[in-house]
Amino acid sequence: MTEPTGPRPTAAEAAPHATEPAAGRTAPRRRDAAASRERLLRAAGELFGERGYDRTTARDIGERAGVDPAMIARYFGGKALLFVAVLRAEDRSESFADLFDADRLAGLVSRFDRQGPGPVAQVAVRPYEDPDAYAAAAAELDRRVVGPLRERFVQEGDEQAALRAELLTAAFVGVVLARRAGTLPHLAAADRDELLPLIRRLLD
Amino acid sequence: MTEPTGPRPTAAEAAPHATEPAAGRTAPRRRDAAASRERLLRAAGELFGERGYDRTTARDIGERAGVDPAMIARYFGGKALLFVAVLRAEDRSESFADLFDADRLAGLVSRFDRQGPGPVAQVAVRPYEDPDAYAAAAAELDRRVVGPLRERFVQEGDEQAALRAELLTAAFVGVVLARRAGTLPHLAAADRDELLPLIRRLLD
DNA sequence: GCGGGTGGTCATCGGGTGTAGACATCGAGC
DNA sequence: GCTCGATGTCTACACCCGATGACCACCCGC
Repeated sequence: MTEPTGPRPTAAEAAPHATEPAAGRTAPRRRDAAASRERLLRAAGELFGERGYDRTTARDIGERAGVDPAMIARYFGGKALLFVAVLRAEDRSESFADLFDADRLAGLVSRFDRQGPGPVAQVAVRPYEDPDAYAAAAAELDRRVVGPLRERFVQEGDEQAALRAELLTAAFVGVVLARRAGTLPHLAAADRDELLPLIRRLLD
Repeated sequence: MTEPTGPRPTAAEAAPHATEPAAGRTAPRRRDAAASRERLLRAAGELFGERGYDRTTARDIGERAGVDPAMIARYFGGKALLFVAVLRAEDRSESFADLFDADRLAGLVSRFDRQGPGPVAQVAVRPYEDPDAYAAAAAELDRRVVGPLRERFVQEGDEQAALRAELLTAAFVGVVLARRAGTLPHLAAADRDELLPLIRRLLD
């Protein structure tokens, strides 16, 4: 569909995706590599979050982005490097997740309910097949979740700070993943307000 | 079920793994369907436990069992049904896992350290692609772990018995899976004696 | 003996994956 | 006008998966 309408694209064609490089730059170009990159990045972020790395195919990403999957290799060097790029892109927008801060915990659970736990959480529980993707996700997990927790324990003078931080992270990830997996029906269906106090009690 | 049932007095266990071509044919290889079934079952149990259902291939199972993977379809009706058969076979040997009983908890963690968490634990955190395998594992998880816990909470008069049971199961599964995944290094390397008190405290 | 059923091997199918590479098309600069 | 690099499209490859069925090897009962 979306007729090419001949060699002369006089009509603006109502750019179906409104890529919006904009920002005062040139007018939206019909062929815009930056926009394609961006859309691949966003679609990949969504799908990796929903299904994890392994179960997301390049074709799925391309379909959701409305971009040919071959572009993944062209722009990012392959699916694994696209994954790394997704993590780096989230890097800036994601805040640290202190599991002991009630508000942040609530926000985190809320975000997981909306967008899925994301590939970073999943990696705690199962390594990815691709070594690059695995290493990137593991580093990100440490930076975002385990690290802040460990630091808190260290400041408390806990000798087992690292172990305890990882233990709590693992438990939390288990809960969040299970909630989304749906295998445990009550956990999956529970209201967030009902669940949050239980989680807080678990982590204390 | 796996009885030899035949007049042949051969001992199934005598069958060596002598599938190596270099090893020669010194031992006349017996043709024993029951033994082949058994070895497929065992190899599948190990591999499903180590890697989960999805990441275990029929060819892997066949290779470890020293049996042609085509036998999986012949004897069990396919990989998914082999998985169900594995669960049923474990069914008899597995005891319930009351996470509040310190001894049983220790035994459970010990078994996971030895054999891997097994496909039943993994299903809590991620559905399997095959619906039959998924349903079987989910049922088994409820029967073995969630059920006993829920019952305990019900007897305590807890209104959220089902939810709490599933929450603790999810947290425990997260810890066990993470320990084996290795992404969280201290958790993976921790001594069992060091870890168990922390887990107990977490679940209380 | 020997026939036939049982057990095992193997090539192959149909489908899915990531991605490489040829080709088509656009758009900017000369 | 034109060229030519940038961008997008599409086919195809090489590899994996689970499963199938034809074919062969063995061994028991006759």
